[in-house]
Amino acid sequence: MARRVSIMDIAARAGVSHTTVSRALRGHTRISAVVRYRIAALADEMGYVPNAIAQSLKQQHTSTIGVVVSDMADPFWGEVVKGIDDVCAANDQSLLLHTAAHDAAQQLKAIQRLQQRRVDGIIVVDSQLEPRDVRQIEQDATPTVFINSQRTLESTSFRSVTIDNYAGGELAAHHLATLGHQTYAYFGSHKRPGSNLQRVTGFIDTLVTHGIERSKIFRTECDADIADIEGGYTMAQALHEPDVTAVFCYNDAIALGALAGFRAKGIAVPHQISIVGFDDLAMSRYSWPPLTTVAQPKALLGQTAMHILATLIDGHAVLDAVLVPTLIARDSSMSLLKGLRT
Amino acid sequence: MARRVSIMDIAARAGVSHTTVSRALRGHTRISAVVRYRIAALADEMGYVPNAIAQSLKQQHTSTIGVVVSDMADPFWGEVVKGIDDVCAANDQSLLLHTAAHDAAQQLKAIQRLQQRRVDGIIVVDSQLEPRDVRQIEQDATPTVFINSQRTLESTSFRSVTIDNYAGGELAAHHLATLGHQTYAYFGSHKRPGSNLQRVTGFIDTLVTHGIERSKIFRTECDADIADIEGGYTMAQALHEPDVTAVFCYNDAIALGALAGFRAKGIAVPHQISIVGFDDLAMSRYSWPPLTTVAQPKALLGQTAMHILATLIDGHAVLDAVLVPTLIARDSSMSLLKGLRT
DNA sequence: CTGAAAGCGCTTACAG
DNA sequence: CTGAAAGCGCTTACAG
Repeated sequence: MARRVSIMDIAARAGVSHTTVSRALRGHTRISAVVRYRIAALADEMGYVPNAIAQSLKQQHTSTIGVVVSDMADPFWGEVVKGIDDVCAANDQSLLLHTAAHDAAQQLKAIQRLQQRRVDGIIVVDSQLEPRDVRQIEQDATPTVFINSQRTLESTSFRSVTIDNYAGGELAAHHLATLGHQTYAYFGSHKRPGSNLQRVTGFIDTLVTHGIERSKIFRTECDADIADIEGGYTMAQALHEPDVTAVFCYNDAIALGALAGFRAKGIAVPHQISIVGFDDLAMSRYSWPPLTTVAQPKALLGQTAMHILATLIDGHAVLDAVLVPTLIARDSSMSLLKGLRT
Repeated sequence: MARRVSIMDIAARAGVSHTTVSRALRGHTRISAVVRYRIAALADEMGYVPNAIAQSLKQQHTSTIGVVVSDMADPFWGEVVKGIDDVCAANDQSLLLHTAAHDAAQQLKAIQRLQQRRVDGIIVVDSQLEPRDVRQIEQDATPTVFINSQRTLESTSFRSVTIDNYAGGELAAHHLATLGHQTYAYFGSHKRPGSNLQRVTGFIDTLVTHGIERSKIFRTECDADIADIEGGYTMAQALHEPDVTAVFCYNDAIALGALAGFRAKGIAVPHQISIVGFDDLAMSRYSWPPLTTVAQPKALLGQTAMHILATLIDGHAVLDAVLVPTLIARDSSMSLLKGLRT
């Protein structure tokens, strides 16, 4: 932040007070057209770049939204952040991004950082925060909303937007059970305990409803410290239940890895095993075979969070939002009943 | 930015001046241990959150790095930004992210925004800025570095870090020519004219060196307004040269799309057509078949940019950096000479 | 239509 | 070891 031209410099050159310069530049109504024009020209000529820091300090808002995200390179969160960014751009807001792995301590620190920077609002994604942590960050009054939090919020001032994970599990189970499968596996993730549990619970409950016995459902979760896609590969390799003909994966990354893992074992998808993912990544329709998946409205998740955040910032009450997933049947799942593809 | 507790409030409660509070909180050396402790306790109890905006205004730096990126959800740029973020985190810096499609006007606007916000430095990725634009943003002295710019920079104060695209094209050509292919296609991108041209030029030049005639090299670029993966799919579908047995794609996204496109046409990769991508996305080793590709050191690209930026911020001279790509042979390419896989 | 003054919340010489 | 004062670059009542 080197010495730059300020409103004072312009004022000196123009022979007016800096007050007048400020007003001219902001398009204040009652100011003579001539001086407004002169000042604009001068500002341009002198290469004036308004200092948003000073403006923020005075105006008590920064026009920036803070977001804490688990992984910058995650394609799922990339789409969500894109949804957030779209509305930021439309509102002339900036995005202050902080990374925090799947870990409450890091997330807490990132949030505090954002609070210090006086962002107008915060969106935290994939939160692992405990009620105690939430109470702590709640002391500072900056409005915040959680997307797909791994814990229930127990907060009066904060809001959340969540995909209905349980319903997603139901969708997957219903799809597969209808196809006639009898023995199942679930490939889960230890990184997100909350949504993992909801998805697998919805899945199992629904399977049971369809008359499948619990002993016919094999469940595994991959280590928290490896990438999802690799985890999927590994879990596919490690699956030793010969009767399993259908697997539901926590997300598409795991499913894509599983596709590769099964192929490496010489197991044909979908002919020997059907696979269903979750998320509907851009990639997933181009995999081989194209992936059947439970789609999340990713951009909408981000936009909805921004919408809720905006009303929180305006000081109004809002409700939490729950978005509904939808099943997209592609070629990685097929019927065993008639030996036909779906 | 509601009314919060300030250093003044703490001072009042502690019965000292706000000067003392400031010093105590920042760990100033010459301050009695008792008052330091008392003030720390008070700050904690009162829920004091330091105002980074005020600090920035006074200290003339913001400890934030601005980055302008073409697409938040792009897996390649995600990895690069991750590299940037890693070093930001290590330096206690924040990341201010602005999106700007592949378009000079938007990028210019984003950069100006960042300058107003007084970030300590700017990294712009995939820049399309013309020399005239660069001259304009150069008036403001905030240090900036470009990663994989689409145009040569012609700037004295700004720096760039770039992958050697021409060398990447050479690598691909050499790999494929050595495998014995005689007729080629290139699937390019209109979105990045600079790197596209360099890659295809390196590719063709090297093929010629290997004795391939130019008339045996078919070149296409997909529309600028569709996603890469879809573009790859489309170009594969549209390829009507029956003799082509090897295609080099501008990037992995296009290659992955091409994989799907060829499969849809009933063309087997690699047995009928070999494919080579560029980037080495996390995905690419899990595709079917796993993708042969020219790898870019993505995190290193980001880290190097940060390193150069830091020395620019310190006011020292630095040179541009050119990073070198490397060929990763996987299963999407094979030899036609002996009918064997590579 | 314009200016002088106060103030946003800090930090940091300058004195003591 | 501590305080009074100035100042970072703006905006905005309050007067005129």
